[in-house]
Order: sequence, then C-alpha cells, then structure tokens
Amino acid sequence: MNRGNLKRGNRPISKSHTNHRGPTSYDVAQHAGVSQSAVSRCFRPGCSISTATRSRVLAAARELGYQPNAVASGLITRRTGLVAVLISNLTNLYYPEVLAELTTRLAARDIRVLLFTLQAESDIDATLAQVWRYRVDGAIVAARLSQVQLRDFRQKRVPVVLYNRFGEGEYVASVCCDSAAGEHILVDGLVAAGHRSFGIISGPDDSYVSAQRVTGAQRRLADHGLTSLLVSGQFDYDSGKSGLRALWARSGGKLDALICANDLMAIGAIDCARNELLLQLPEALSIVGFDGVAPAAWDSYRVTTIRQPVGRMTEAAVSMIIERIADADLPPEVRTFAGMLMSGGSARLA
Amino acid sequence: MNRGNLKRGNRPISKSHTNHRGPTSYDVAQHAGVSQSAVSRCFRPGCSISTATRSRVLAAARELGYQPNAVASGLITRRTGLVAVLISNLTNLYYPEVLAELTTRLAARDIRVLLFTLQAESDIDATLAQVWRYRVDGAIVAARLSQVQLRDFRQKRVPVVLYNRFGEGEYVASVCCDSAAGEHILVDGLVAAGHRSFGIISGPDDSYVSAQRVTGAQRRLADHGLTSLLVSGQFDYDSGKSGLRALWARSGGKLDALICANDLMAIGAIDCARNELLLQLPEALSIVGFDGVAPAAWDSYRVTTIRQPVGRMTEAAVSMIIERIADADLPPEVRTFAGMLMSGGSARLA
DNA sequence: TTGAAAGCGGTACCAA
DNA sequence: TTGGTACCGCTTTCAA
Repeated sequence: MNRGNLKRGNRPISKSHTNHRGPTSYDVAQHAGVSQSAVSRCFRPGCSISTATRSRVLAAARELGYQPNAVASGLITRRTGLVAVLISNLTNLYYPEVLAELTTRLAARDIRVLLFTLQAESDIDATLAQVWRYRVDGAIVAARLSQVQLRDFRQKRVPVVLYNRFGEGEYVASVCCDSAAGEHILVDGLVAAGHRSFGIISGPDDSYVSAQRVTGAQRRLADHGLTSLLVSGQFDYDSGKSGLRALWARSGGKLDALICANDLMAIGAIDCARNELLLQLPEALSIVGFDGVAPAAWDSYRVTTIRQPVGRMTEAAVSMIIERIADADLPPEVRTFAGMLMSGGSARLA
Repeated sequence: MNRGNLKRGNRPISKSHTNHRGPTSYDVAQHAGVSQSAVSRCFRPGCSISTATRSRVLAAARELGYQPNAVASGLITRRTGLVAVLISNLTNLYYPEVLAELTTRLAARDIRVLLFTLQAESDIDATLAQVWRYRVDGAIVAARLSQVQLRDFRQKRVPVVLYNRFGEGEYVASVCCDSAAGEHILVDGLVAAGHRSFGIISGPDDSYVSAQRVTGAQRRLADHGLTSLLVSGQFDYDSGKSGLRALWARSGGKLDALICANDLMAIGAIDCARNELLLQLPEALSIVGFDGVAPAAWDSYRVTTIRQPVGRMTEAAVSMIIERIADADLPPEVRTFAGMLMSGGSARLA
C-alpha cells in the first residue's frame, strides 16, 4: 500500500504532532490505514461510513489520543461552538448563580462559554470587538446594549439574547423577570398592611433592572395615591446601609417601609436598621428586596423579596440562543417570567 | 491595475462577506488596493510596513468594519488567545470573586476566558476533552486534577496553573493560600483564649482545600495536646447549621469552639447557634471560618476568619500562566500566600 | 462507501 | 517594504 508515500501538501504525513499540541486527523488516518476524509467523517454525525472503517478509525483515534481540532473545524464550518456571555458585575451575588446555570446548560448542549465581565455597563465596545474576532455562534448579554451595538449583532448575523434587559427602541430576543409585576406585589402587600411612608433605594444609574424596579414601585405607589423618597445606591451592601441612613434622616425618622432594588441592599439596610437605628423589624420598619439570592434566605435576614426563577430563565435563554443559532431569522421574542414572593421576616405584608 | 483579476484560490476576491459573518482581509486588501499580506501585517505588531500603506489599510478596515478572524489566526499560529478556567463550584461565594478578578486581569493582557464549571470535582474528564479540542493556550484550574490529567497537560504542552491546589505526587505550577498557617493562627488564638472543646466542620470529601484546612487545624490542636470532634459538610450554609447541630449533640452541649472549613458554613453555624441553640456568641461558643468572603463581614455575622488575598493570588495566577505560555519549559513554581486574620465578633481570640 | 482535492481566513517565509 | 505562496487542520463536494 505504500502509505509512506501519502502526502499532505508536499510533506509526508508522517510528520506532524511530534512538536505540536496533539495528533491530527492525518495521523489517525495513517494509523488506521484510511484516508483523512474517512477520519473526519467518523467524527461528524450522520456521515456515510461503514461500521468496519469506523471502528478502525475510532480505535486509532483512541490509541493516539486524537481530538478533532475545534479551531480548524470552526474555521471551515463557521460554527465555533462558542457562545459569548457578557455579565456586568459578578460580585452582585445574583449573577454567579446565573452564570453557573448558563454554563452548565450550554455545556449540556455541547456549547462552550466565552466569558466577558464588564467593569461598567459602558465599556462594552472593546469587549464586543473581541466577541466579533472570535466568531462566536451567539451571545447572551446581561448588560446594556446601545442600538448601534444591537445593529452590529444583526448585521453580522450573530444571534443575541438579552438577559433581564430589553432592546431599547428595537425588538430583540430577551428573557426577563417581570420587575414591575414583582414590585406591584410588594407595594400592594405593604400598602395593605398599613404602610404609608415609603423610601426607595435604587441601583446604579446606568442599570436597566434598577430603573424598571424603581419605576415599577413608584407607579404602583402612585396608584395608591402615595409618594416615596428616593436615594440611589450601587446594588451593594454598603449602599443599603447608607441609603437607609439618608432616607431616615430625610424623612425625619418617620419612614415605615423601605423598598430596595435588590437583595444585597436590603440586607445592608436591615443591618443598618437593627444595629444603627436600633429598630425592631418588621414592626418599626418593613424592608423588601428583589432577586431572591441565597443570603436573603439566611436566618439573620429572611428578606421579604421577589425570587427570580433563575433556572427557568437561564433555560429559556439557552434554548432561545440555540434556536437562533440554528435559524438566524427567527423573529425576536421576549419571554417574561413572573417572580415569586418570598415572605421573609423583614417586612409586614397583608 | 486590473484588481478585478486578483484571485484567491480560483475565485475572484470580490466574492466573500456578503453572506458571511464579516469582511475578510481580502476584502480590505481590495478596498485599499494592496495585497492581502499587507493587510495581515497591519494587524500584527512589529511588522515592517510603510506608514502610507498602513494608514490606507486601516482606513479601509475601519470602513468595512474588519476584525481579524481569531479562529483563522489561531489555527496557523497555534495561539488561540484563550485560557481555560475550570472552577468547581460557582455557588461557593468565594469563586465568583476569583473568577471576576481572573477574567479582568486576563482581559487586560489580551486573553479571553473559556469558562468551564464542574458539577463535582470528579467529572473533569469530559471537560478536559473540550479543553483540548479548543487548543487553549493555557489553563487555570481550581479543581482536583489526577496525575494522569496533569500528565496530559504536560504531554500536550499546555501550561496549567492550579489555584488553591497542589499537584498530587507531581510538582505543578500553583498559587495557594496557606491553609495550614491560617488554621494555626485561628487555633492558637482560640486555645490562648481558653477554648478546650473543639469541633470541626469539614467540606466535601473530595475537596482539597477542605482537607488542607481540617488537617491543619487538627495538627495544631494536637500540638496543644487537644483533640476535636469532626463532622463533614458540603461547604454550604445548611451544612454549617446541621454540622453544629450534630456536634452539639455529640459533645453533650459542651463544645466551646467551632472551626468551619469555610465562611459559608461558619455563617450557617452562627445562625444555628443563635437561633436554635440560643447561645450568646462569642461568649458561649466561638465560631471561625475561612476565606474572607464579603458576607462574612456583614454586621449580622462578623465572622472571625482568614481572608485570602484574592487580588494578589489571581494576579499571581495570571502572570504565572502568561509566563508559561511564553515559555512552556519554565520550571514548576508554587506561590503560597499567607491569609490575613479578620477578627470579627464570632469568636474570642487571645 | 471511499479518497482526492479545494478551500475556510489568516500567517509567515520568500524573492523581488 | 511588498506581493506571491505554502501552509494550519479540518469539512465538504465530487468522482471513482
């Protein structure tokens, strides 16, 4: 058979992985005594190959420790098997859970995660440049995208699913927890329980979810003929403390309900109320949060909050991106999930 | 000049990005009236190119929105600009911080993160198969690797840096927080303050850091002529509660110091002690943790713990992997960092 | 079913 | 400095 004469380009195929990362399909082909094409087919589902050659190839592959090179196949198929995940703030306690769920579910569908964490929701452009360079099959984005940025996705035909955000001025595939509805539940419960003097601590100014939650709460309060005091925070523990401090001062100590835009700030506020203001919770002050992160359920806090159905939301995001990778022309779709009230001990609700 | 005759393979170069992901270097070349090689050079640092053509190429590139294809260049250069990050349990509260630091620092050095989260530290083989397929430049691993797995890294010449783990039976580049030294500080402080009846809650059986911390504490106690009761947990909040419950029963209520293998369990134990056992902390019982995660510092817990210097550790991991990507033959090196005692209110220390 | 061959989009060597 | 060209390792026609 004179396999020794087999060539690749103008080099004998016997060269190859000695000083490289690993064996190539040519090495396997030679080892199994078949053509390189045959090796390739063995690793692609639904290719016509006889069971005989298939098993010989697989044996050779196992023996050499061959793994198809995803970079090479990504180049020719234009499918990298990569999805970019953009997350603004991993220290938020909410996002680690989301990220863990996303990677697990994507891995189960044979997709890898290219992770990008953003310092602010603003420095996205540099990050997106990298996303384009890597020819990802799609992107799941938990950060604010401008219309221009969204247009880039469409123009490059890279499907994108927004997580807890909407396209602004544009209809984009997204999965959300209904912030307004969640706040309505909280406000209604608080008002029905007799609260009248409300304070709100918002998240960062450029945060989309914060805006949604705050206006959701404000509108519902207005429906009840009530107003509220507002201070802005950064979604972190300290913001909860300083926010409550500020509101307490501004209200002259007559605040009786505090709505925090996320759990972390609610936790900070609870500590401030108990330890600095020496208030009994929830008798003297009701505090509510949003997200339903694990620490919110800890005995020392038991935050009354709205739990986002993270499992269902990430599953939705993953299946939406997969569908759109398969068919880039699927119409935009927004999937909204209701949050679930977790009645803790930090607030009196009717 | 008859550029229309320029060919690529046997196709006119005018074809191309209309139905693809983006323009190629050929498109830019045509647009700028130069060869494709010239375009390529413009995007590689330290290539000889005249400022004139350079600026024309860059103008054309900008106009077309050209970004060099990282997949293609990864194929030929065998540098993908990717580092795999393997993390066992993102819900640990400690790892999100590590991950955020790692991605930020790697991005600053023009490296992207391919993220893999592991369900258990055991299902690594399937994950590693993916790592190999993507020809990553290196890997940072916060999970247990067997000798066989470590050998694969060496054989494929993919540099690896272990995070808070050592190579077992093999010398591997790694960055660690000194668990034993940290536990020594805690044990010494507790013993000096008069504690004599110790309990320990370990992490999962397959966790390396847990083993390190537990044996570190046990040995130091032995040095003081003391023993301890041991129960095993899962590094989570509930394990802290159930662990303390079990130890309290086994000790007949005469436990006076509890050493938890991480902060999360310490927090659970604190809640159990206060709310179930109705103990005054730290008078009736001292509880210590390990890690120094953010919630440990919250007012309601103020866990006495050892803070790992995450910033310095991740910086070390990143610079070690970068060095080894540049030179795969660098000798293994273990960089160990001392933890810092955070005296909270959960324990009496001398 | 099988193998030969033409790319995928770059990089890098080479001669001009 | 520049353009031509041979690859990187795989997928995918197309004939045999």
